[in-house]
Amino acid sequence: MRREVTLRDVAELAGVSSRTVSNVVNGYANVTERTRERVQRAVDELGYRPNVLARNLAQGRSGQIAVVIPYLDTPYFSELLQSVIRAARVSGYNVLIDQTDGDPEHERAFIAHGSRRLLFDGVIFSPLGLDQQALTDRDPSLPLVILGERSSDGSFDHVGIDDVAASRLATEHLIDLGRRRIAAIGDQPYATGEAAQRRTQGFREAHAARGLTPREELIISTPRFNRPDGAQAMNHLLDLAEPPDAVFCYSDLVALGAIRTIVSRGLRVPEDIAVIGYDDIEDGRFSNPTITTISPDKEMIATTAVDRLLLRISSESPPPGLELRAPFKLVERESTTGRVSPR
Amino acid sequence: MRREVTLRDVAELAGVSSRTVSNVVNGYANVTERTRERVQRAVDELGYRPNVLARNLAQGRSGQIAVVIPYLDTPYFSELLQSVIRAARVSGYNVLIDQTDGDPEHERAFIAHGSRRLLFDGVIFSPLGLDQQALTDRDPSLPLVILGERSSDGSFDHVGIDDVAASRLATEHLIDLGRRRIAAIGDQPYATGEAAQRRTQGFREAHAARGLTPREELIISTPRFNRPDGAQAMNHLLDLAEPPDAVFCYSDLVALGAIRTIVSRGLRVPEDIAVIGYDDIEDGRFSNPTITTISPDKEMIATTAVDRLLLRISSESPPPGLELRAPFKLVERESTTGRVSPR
DNA sequence: CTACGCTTTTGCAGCGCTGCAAAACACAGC
DNA sequence: GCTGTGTTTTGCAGCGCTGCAAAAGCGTAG
Repeated sequence: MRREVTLRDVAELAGVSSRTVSNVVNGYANVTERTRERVQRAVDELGYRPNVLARNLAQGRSGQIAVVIPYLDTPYFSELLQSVIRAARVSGYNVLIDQTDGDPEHERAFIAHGSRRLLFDGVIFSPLGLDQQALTDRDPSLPLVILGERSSDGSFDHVGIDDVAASRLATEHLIDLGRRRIAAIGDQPYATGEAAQRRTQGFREAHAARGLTPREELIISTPRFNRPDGAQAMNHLLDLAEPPDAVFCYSDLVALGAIRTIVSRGLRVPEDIAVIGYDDIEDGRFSNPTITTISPDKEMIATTAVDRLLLRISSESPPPGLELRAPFKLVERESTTGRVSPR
Repeated sequence: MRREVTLRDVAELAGVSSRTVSNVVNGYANVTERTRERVQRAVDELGYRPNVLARNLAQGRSGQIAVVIPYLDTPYFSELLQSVIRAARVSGYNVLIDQTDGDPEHERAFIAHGSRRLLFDGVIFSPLGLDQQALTDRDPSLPLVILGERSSDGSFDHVGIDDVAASRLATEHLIDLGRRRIAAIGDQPYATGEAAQRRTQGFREAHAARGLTPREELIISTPRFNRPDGAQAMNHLLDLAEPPDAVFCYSDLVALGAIRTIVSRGLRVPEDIAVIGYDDIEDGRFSNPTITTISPDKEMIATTAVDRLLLRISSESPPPGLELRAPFKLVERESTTGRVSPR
């Protein structure tokens, strides 16, 4: 592989200093039109391309941000990631993906002191099993924005929707349809399950607001929020003496799994059991039945996260950690309100 | 932000040269146990972490590979990507994602001369609208492995399954179920649609092998392979005077869209229309009905692609471009063979 | 003609690491 | 004690770029 063209080569050809070439290439001010043209010609002639590695080293920054998510093949994350990548690209940043597979150790290692620091200028993190300790121990110089899970302690930003309010809205929707034995699938009653617990809280609040009491045996916890978990939990619910007549699922995937179970056991959605999901992934818009769901504004979450992170990266003194709320709405589809007559 | 600890700092504390520290850190041979220990202690004490940027520059490589895919939120790609990331990590490589949104211009720019070269040591590319010209024009020094689409011209590797054989298998399955008016959704009869055309070819071969003739009006082309495309194409098919009794969809997403249309128009799958998909994404294992599909060995595709790319990166003289075939199989589910009785 | 302020260009050091080749050391054999 | 061989350690240059501060150029005013 032949040597690459360097700044110096261009400088020589153009008869200026390499520093001037650098100025031209980076579009800095205070370069006369004459020089700029001459340099540009030399650049074109030699086919010069800046060496990103060298620039990174000299500037002490990498122009990359890392996005850490549990599972890449979870539609919610891949949809979100897609928007993050677009938003980052607009500002000239590349995105490095890291999958943790939900492994708390891996998550901890990532934000702990150092890690592969310098490979990225900041991190957007969607943790699953991260406890408060890990956040406290983290490298404080690493700009950080957290998605979804935990609330901010002031040293980083947190972007998400109001899980309690959203869950309450979802549950109220089921209640208002006349359902009274409402199950919830996805609780995680342990330290790392904060997000799940907030949804359970909303579930309870909705009951309280309507003067009802949730049945504890209908609140099912699951290790993850995926299809198999939903399917399994639903099987359990259907085996109860008194099965539910509605289910609030903590993700659309869980809802898809649950619906699969319901249908395969010969029952109908929503006639026998109404199902509501969470996330509004594309799957739910084309499934049979389509899924009523809580739809967070993903585009907004992504761009907000990227904007805040880039702000953090470029700030001298770290800005205060904000708690940022993205809007959400309830989207009614067939899994609760029934099928519209075939056209 | 305080200055980071450097090799030199460690060297000073340990009373050795910085080069020796480097040797220890990188685990090079020929360091006495005594020195190694002493250096290690200094490293620990100062909390030294190598500066990846500097290492990259000195070595002239970045330790990153880029994966270029059309859409990140397409389950097939995100599932594949997940495996790619895992495989790359095993060899100490990071993965940089680039979404092209299927934009041929973007795709071309990526492999064309230079681009953000040096930011990655090689590329795994899943092109959509790339023509032969773009491949010919590309930077020949960039190690490249292509997935799915195009066949190799000898200067890069190509990994994929045998699309013709797989499509033929899928179609024969439908024929053998007694279906005679079989539609195909996903043809792309233009330069950049090679992969689609190979599937159409398999579709035709299957008919020929059984002494049948495919009906041309049942071969529908679609711009992409997603749910809306499938739904729309199916609407068109159902509006025909003689609708099909089976559909071969060029992706599971297309199948999901098609099934959605069929069901919402009051017909049954597979009783009225049997549907077969392609890719074996998780959605199809939990949809209603579950989807019969061609299941490529994604794990194998991913690891093969990564292995070949790393080989290419580390080779002095470029290895010959191989045509690598991953295995696939037909997975029969409800969308063709019907529902098993509810348990 | 000189002095001054502003714009443009330059030179140099250095980001932190590794490649290379030479230097230092250790040990065995004569 | 000296030489030769192999192992361990070192020194230096340099990867290609940018930050910084100084130098050069240029136009205007005194």
